[in-house]
Amino acid sequence: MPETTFLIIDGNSLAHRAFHAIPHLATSRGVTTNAVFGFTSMLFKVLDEIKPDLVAVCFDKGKVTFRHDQYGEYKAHRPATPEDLRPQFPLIKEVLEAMAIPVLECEGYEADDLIGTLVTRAEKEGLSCIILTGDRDALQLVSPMTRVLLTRKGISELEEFNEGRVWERFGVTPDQFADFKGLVGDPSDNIPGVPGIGSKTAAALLKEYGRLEEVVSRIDDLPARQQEKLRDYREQALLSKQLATIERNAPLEIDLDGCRWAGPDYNRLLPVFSRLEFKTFLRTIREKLGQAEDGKDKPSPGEKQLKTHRVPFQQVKRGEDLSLLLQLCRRSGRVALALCGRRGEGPAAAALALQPPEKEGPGPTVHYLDLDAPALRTAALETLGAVCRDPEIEKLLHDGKTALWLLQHHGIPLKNLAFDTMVAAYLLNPADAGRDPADLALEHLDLVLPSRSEEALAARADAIWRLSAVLGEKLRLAEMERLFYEVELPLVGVLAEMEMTGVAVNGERLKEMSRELEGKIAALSRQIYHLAGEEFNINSTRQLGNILFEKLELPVVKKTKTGYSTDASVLEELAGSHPIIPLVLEHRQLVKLKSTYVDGMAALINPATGRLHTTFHQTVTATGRLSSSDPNLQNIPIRMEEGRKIRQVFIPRREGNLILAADYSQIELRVLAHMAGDPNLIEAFRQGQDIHTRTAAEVFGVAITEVTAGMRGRAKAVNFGIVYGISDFGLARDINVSRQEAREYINNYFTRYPGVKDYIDRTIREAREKGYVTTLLNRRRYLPDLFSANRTVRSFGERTAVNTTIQGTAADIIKLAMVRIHRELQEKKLAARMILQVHDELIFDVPAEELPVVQELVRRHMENALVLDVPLVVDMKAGPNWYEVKKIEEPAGEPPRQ
DNA sequence: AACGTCACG
DNA sequence: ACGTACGTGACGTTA
Repeated sequence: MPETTFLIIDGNSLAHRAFHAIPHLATSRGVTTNAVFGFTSMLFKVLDEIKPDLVAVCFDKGKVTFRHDQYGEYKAHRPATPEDLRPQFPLIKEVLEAMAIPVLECEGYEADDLIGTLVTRAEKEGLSCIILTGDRDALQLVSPMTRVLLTRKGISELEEFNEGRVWERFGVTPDQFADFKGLVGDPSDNIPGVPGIGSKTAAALLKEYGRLEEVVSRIDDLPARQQEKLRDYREQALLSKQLATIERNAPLEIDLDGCRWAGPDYNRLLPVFSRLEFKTFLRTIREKLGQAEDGKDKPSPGEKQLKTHRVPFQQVKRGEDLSLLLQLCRRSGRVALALCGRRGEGPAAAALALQPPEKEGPGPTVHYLDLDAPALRTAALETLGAVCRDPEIEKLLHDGKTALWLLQHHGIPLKNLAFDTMVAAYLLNPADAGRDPADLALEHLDLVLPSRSEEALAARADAIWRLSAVLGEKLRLAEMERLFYEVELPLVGVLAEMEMTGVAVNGERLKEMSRELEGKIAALSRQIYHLAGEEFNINSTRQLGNILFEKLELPVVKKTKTGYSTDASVLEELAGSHPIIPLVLEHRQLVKLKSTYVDGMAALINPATGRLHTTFHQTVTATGRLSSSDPNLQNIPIRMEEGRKIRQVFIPRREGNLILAADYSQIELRVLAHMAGDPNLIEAFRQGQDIHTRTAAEVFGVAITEVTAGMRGRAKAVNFGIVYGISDFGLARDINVSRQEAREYINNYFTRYPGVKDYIDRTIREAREKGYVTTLLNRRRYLPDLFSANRTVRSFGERTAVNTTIQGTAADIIKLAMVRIHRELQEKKLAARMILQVHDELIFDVPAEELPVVQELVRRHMENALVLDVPLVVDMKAGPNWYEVKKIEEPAGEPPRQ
């Protein structure tokens, strides 16, 4: 019979260890969790390695222990438990409770004493013990049946001590360890020991005499120097020993059977990890769960069976069931729809969750449609189509945009998208990482979704149904209903159409550009190799660094964490010192253009449409902006002429159409003027002044007419800085002035625009009170960084707070405009299409004859998206491609906008 | 998978 | 005495 093992953990010691080993970790709402995470990691690892039969975790309890009675100064120099750690203890205990591991505490005793007591009792029962701790005192408990695992640096390294190891390391037996500490002392517990006696002497004395008491009584036999020390500190040594001796008979009420451990209770653990946002643990558990249920991996003997949210569902198998399903959907009035399939294909299956006949309980009834089964395929798709098309039936989805793509494959439109759980969850907390239905079900419903396909799809539909109610209510409480129902939800369909329309590109021109770039890059490479005296990989920063800073011995300007920095700012600084530098810079630029834009985009042209169909992400950014990928069409070059030419390949979809580009002028500064309510800044915009010139006049104290180009340039940087959360350092670096000078500009700015200063202060203060900031439409971002103990991180949080209100409000505004523009283009049955959004601009593909109408419509919706205290101004350009767009003058004769 | 770099607003 | 501008995505290299 295998031996029975008892794992005993010093909870306090491990928590401290974890706290110091894990740098910084917090939930998206700012709850610090680094110690909980580290503790849990260590726990899992050790449980996995040892597979104990019994487990217990001991904690200190009470400020005063019996040791304080013996010695008032006990642990007096120990720094107080860090403020960030204290609130993590309850969380750790929560994890332990969910793990079904007993937590032991005893008033007036330290964890050590409880461990000593447990070990003593366990050994009597013939159990072998393993103690996990960071406290060396525990070494006195080592015996033939008991080992100690001591944490070393970090959380992953453990050192195992048996009797032999203790002897090797300290030269004493475990049961002499308290005697040893009596002589040597322990500064961390403020145990004095005998000054002047170190570990070598102590070990030698104990080897000779066995016990401290014996050493003391035979004091006359000792060498003179030690005699002296011991005579002076005799009492102190004995007291020190007493303090270091672990109590083995604490009044613990639990019996050993109470520590039997049969594996974690995953069902209790999941919601705990979910609240702590331990995504990797959650994933591991979910995987385990799936495997256990599929029977591929038998649950280990004691492991509890995992419970999953299984929902009964009806598989639609016959034609008549289909027409019944449609009727049921109509009667229900709303349907949660889950589809499976990839973009570019039709859906392979669908699950529909409906209102149950009698409204009992929160659960819907679920129907499952196999859309790949040949027999029923056509009829099933028709039924699905009828449900989707019916504007009377509300559709609840998760990621409606992808659903629109799948349905569109069969020409099915989706009317009445009434909820999107992915978008709703994003608004509730844009920082949350996991946002698939299983993550949301866990977080908001405490349900674990199954992973097997039909079951999973049915459960997903069920979860979407329930989540719509729960998330809808949370949106209401957060006052985000307008943002959700008027902006984000309608935007889902708008973005889908933009993606599907796509952007036509001139593929031939792209190929030409690729060849041209290829030639230029090859020529540059040859010159670079020649100057370097050898061939190397110019794309490798490491190889380039070696050439520049070792072979050519150029001065090292900046380092990265892995070596020399070779970024553009470094190379520009070195430009004069070697002819190779400008060539490398140009090489970099051309390689970027070729790989990312020319070749990268060419590979993504849809062969069927000849266009690029980017994906817009509505639930990615922390601020509320969109992002774009595959390809990213929000970062097409414009600043450098060579790159800007890429825009030539973006053309209208047909002969006779034009590209129309409409961009907000200075939207972020206008938003700032409004939100800050600064009279001076508002006035500047109302008068239609060039804002950078105006700021230059204010900051440099000159008349508008006296502002030079240089002054305007610096003022422009100041304006940018304000939006980003300014610092003198950043500004100084950006415009190449001294830090003092930058400081002065900023001070002048705040004097001239005092409302802005107030706004920044107010925003940060409110963010600290609430833990989050909001935009004009109540979009929310939590900022846990504001509460960091690290000053740099905190400052970052403060800059982010200010920037998010501005960037996010600008995002609110353009999204609102997009929804309304799309709506009116549709109502007017115009052939013009909105094809791109680039944060502050919208791009359209417009038949020439529609240009006047579309232009007016676009301007109207963009400029009036929200009424602010300053006008919103839109600049319009049009042309045969995205490169050759020329400014269209604003309608004349209008009175100056107020 | 992480890093450095660089394209955009 | 620190170390900083805010928000993204794609590429190639290196581990």
